Amino acid sequence: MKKKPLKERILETALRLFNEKGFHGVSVEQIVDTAQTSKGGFYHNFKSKDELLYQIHDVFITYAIEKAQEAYDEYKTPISRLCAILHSFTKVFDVYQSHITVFYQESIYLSNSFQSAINVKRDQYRYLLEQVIQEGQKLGDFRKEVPANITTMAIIGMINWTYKWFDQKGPLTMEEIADIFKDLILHSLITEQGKPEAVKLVKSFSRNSTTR
Amino acid sequence: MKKKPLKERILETALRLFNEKGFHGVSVEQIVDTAQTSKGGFYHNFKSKDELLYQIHDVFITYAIEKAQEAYDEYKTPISRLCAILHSFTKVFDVYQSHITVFYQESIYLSNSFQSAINVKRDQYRYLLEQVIQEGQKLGDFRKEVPANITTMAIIGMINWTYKWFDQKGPLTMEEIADIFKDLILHSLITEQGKPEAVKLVKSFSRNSTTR
DNA sequence: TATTACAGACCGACCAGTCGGTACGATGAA
DNA sequence: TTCATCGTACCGACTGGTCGGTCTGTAATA
Repeated sequence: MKKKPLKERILETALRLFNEKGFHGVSVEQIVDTAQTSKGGFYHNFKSKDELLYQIHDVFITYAIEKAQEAYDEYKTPISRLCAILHSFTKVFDVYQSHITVFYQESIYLSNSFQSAINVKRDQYRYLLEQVIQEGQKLGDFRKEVPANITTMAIIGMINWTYKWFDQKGPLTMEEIADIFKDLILHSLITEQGKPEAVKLVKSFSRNSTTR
Repeated sequence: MKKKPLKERILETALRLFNEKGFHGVSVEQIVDTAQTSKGGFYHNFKSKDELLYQIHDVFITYAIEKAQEAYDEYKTPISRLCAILHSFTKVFDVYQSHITVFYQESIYLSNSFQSAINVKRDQYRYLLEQVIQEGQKLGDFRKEVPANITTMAIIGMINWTYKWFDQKGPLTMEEIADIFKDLILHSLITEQGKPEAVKLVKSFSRNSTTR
């Protein structure tokens, strides 16, 4: 049993506790008690409670960017890229739901230097999505009436908010929810020109959405 | 000067500080110093720091529900109601941006009894929006392919997330952003049957969205 | 005189972080 | 092979300081 290195054990324990009670709702003592170690063990592995919080942030956002970038690289059209990025998020979500909660809930408590390191990556993620939207608009697959930056934030909001309500034991999987999001987002953006491709990627397009 | 009752002064000060540094980033001492009063003054007006947090929550969510309900009552069709609710949120947002930030950031730190009181009202808000979507689907103005409850959460996410990025001094007002959201949401939901009414409410529908 | 509204010294609990110490495997000289 | 040495990983009592909340006192008002 108990073969995992201590650092990993502390990270996992802290993550679980932060997720349940928030960063300030959990003391270092609680963490070390739960992880069956000691203050010494903790501070041997982390410079501070703050650094621990940072590491939780970083592992998630790094992974999220990586997956989104993979999705972007794998496909070549804006429509398919958009779908792939939305899909990639479901994978990230399945693995990192607790991280995400902590990420969006506790990031204000990161010290300044950590904060800005995280912000750089956060912007990177947003930028990638915004690029896809802009490319789609340029090609005429997406409507030009809506500004790309606001649309991007609308999509990010829709996705990110799931951490507040998604229930692993609920009736829908994250993947099914993402499919619905794809449906909504594509319908909100697509032009007549883009429809043929959208039909292939989202089921409800095949039932022609212009008739009820 | 300084004619406001102390309780109000404390509320406003605390709100501002919570907004900047988070509930746990601000001590009661800091609050009373900034509000130019004392611990005595504070605990004369509030039973605990916790109750103060609750009051900030309650004043916002109560107002938000009221405005959404008004919007609902004032209009009679799902499409116009949806637009009105989205519009109502901008007003709430202008007045209560700080409250909203605190609301979504710190609600986990409310004690259980306060927590559930707030949850009741939060559900009320969601339910109202979900009703509108369902009615729209029943009447054939909104597409039936997307489940009403998930669509509701998508919209709520889109709206609520604005508290993370909206900048009062930015290039767009909250009202302009809401107009874009209306555009996106209506395009994602509307059926051919609903279009004539949507045209009246959102500009970009008049440039027929089926041609580019 | 009684009550309300506030002041501010004070208290006990708790908390992040420190520090002197230990357990133990690796290394290397005899 | 044996034993001294050293470095790493970890332990847990302790500290300095902060925090939410209390309590006694007082000035103003009614």
